[in-house]
Amino acid sequence: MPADEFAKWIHPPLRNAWFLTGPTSSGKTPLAIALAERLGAEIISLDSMAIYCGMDIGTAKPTLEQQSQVPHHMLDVVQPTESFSVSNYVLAAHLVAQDIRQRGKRVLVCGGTPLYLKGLIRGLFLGPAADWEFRSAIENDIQQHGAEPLRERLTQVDPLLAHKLHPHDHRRMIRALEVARVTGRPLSHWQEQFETPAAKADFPVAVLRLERSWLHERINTRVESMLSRGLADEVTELLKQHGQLGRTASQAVGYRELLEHLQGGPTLAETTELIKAHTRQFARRQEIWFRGLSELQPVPVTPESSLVEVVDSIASIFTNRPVDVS
RNA sequence: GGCCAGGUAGCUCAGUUGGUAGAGCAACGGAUUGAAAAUCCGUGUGUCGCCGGAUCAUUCCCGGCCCUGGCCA
Repeated sequence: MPADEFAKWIHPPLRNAWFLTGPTSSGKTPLAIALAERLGAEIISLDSMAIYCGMDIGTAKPTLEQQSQVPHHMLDVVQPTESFSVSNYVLAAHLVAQDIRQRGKRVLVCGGTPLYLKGLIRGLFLGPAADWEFRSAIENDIQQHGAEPLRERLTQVDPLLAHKLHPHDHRRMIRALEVARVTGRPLSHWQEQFETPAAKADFPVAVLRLERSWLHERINTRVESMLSRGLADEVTELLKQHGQLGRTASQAVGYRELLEHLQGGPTLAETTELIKAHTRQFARRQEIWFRGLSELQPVPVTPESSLVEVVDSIASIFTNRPVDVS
């Protein structure tokens, strides 16, 4: 396959930027602000849910006051009824980064959506957009005939993925069919691109590492505080405004459970515990991603660490190899 | 104080007519490239309240004790 053919489908990584990530509730936001002020950067949010307008409390979106300290981008970019995806994110983030640099500032990407992070540091396959008609047609077919025909179809167009994916992983099997149909090549072919780690020097990524039990405590108290600051009212207000939330926004932790509660589901107390548990599970999955991305550089944080101390160690990761402002 | 019910995994509980135990949730490990805070897969982590007795063998039977809840005083 000629190089220009690749260029059509593969979006390159985001160079000349700093990255700060970590599990939910690890304290990224204040650190990013301190770092941005110190290093002359603007912040690009790396968060699949903070992109939605009106979802503020439950996404722990930086407050207006915090946003006035340092310019933030990729917050409030779409309505919660609209759909959004990794590729929307990656394309938009590159444009924003370019704009920031043109104003003579540096770029600090901060947030906790690992798939988006990987898309930025290793590049992204710009495949065909989701075809929901196609997807639901296949889902109907599964309802009627089981998943075996799907598996057989996939084996024909992408034997590698058919072998690799679990037979119950319908979502990914369907996507693989979708891609093969449009690009004429198996999805596994495109994905090979992203297996090799990025160079640490070119992609300085700091990942906050907190002891699990401490992280759980922080999650539990943060969820309590979100509720007491009016998360339930926020959800009610969203419903009032939009009728119902879109496919992606409605599955955000905190929102999903409260939507069920408001529709006569579990009690508020039960809902609170569910939100805590789901947040802890999310944090665990984030950490599993981080372990798998070997270019990330861990920054240990303990209850005794001071903000300055942590900022220093992250800054040294960032400036070890000074980033060119071009 | 008396009577009744119960004490089994982190939690809620099931179970073994005696052969050292299993569900849900939680927890943990993994996968992941256009839904990703989603989705998919995997793992049982245990003095079966304590002490003694009977038994080849007890979480299960017997006795005592402790604890919890309810009722009666």
